[in-house]
Amino acid sequence: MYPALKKQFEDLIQLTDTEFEYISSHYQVKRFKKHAIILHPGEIVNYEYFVLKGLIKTFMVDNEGKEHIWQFAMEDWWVSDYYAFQTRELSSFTIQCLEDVELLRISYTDRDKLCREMHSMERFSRLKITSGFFSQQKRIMALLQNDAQSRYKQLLDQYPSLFQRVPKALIAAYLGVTRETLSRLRIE
Amino acid sequence: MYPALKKQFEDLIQLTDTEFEYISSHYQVKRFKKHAIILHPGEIVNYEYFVLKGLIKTFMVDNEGKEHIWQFAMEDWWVSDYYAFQTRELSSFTIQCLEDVELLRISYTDRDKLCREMHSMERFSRLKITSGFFSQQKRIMALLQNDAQSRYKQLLDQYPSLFQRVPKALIAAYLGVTRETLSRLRIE
DNA sequence: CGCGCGATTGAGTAATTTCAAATCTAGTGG
DNA sequence: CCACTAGATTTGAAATTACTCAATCGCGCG
Repeated sequence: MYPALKKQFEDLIQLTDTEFEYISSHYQVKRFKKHAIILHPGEIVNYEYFVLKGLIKTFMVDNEGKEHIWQFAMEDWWVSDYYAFQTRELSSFTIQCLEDVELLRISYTDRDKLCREMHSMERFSRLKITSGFFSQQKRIMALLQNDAQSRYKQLLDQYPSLFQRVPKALIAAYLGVTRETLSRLRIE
Repeated sequence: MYPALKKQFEDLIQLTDTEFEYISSHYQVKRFKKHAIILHPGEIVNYEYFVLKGLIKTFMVDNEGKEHIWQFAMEDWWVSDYYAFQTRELSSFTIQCLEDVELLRISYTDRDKLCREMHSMERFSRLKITSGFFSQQKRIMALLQNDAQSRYKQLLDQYPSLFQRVPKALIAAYLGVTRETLSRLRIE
């Protein structure tokens, strides 16, 4: 069951079939339509999500009304407002579907329980968040040292499929430039 | 021994005295003079460091020769080039002392061993890297949605002591602006 | 065919950078 | 104690870059 989920675990830790069965029994499938909002700002974040199919954006709207993309997530990506999820505070992000989406979700309680019960789940969580840490490190260094042009190229060749699936305005909101600036980049 | 280190662990997990003794036996004290370089780019990163005393910067020099600060670390902070440390690749950062420094360090091998042996060490590592993840998240959102002025204020009131201890040019290199721009911010 | 959304283009404005010079400050040696 | 120097900070002015706001273009879908 859930081979994509199984692969996630197997790539980082070793699990017996029984152990995986036990873990995966805490996940449930959810489906959402394009445009549906999975998480609203100001809510308690009860779930962490794993994308089986489709595409999602996590974003925040600043006090001038501008949208800033925190993360895109497609197949095999994990999504949540992790800060709010972990601290039990209210979410500051919106999570919304850019396509029809099929997800697995696990509740905070179950996840916490699994981490306490199983060293290997704790380890899996550590390694996953560590790789998230690294992507963010990379993104920060890119924001500090590269101009919009090379951040665009970098994103483009790391995730070429994103550009078939996501409007350019959202790419701009991810890179931290306006859509107009992004549009002018390619020519110059 | 090492009460500051003990507090790090006790804040996140529960340990018996014996367990803490065992963990702490893997750390050793190192001292460096102001200006000393603890890690050079291109080296294997063998250690994770915990700052007992002093102040450190972790930075990268881009291909135009500009310095970008990844992290400052003072008392009770953890430092390493975590990506290189974890993946065993060569470091891309320089770690250098801004003051005389006293550190605890643990080797990659020992740390890995402790995480495998002790669920609680694995958990500690997960929680620590998670909070690092959150700081980075905050920093990215600040880079995306705030101008230099408010990033400066934000840093200033989160770490006021930094401004007594660090030259402004380095603060600028952390915030992603030139020293001249930073200098002009306060007046306007 | 025409509506509507996304993408592009243009022109003026604002913010940041660059390069150069001036000012300030802390530490050193006389 | 003072003068001096190196490093840090500030200031000025021009150039660059990105932004805003408005208008136009292009294309898929009903």
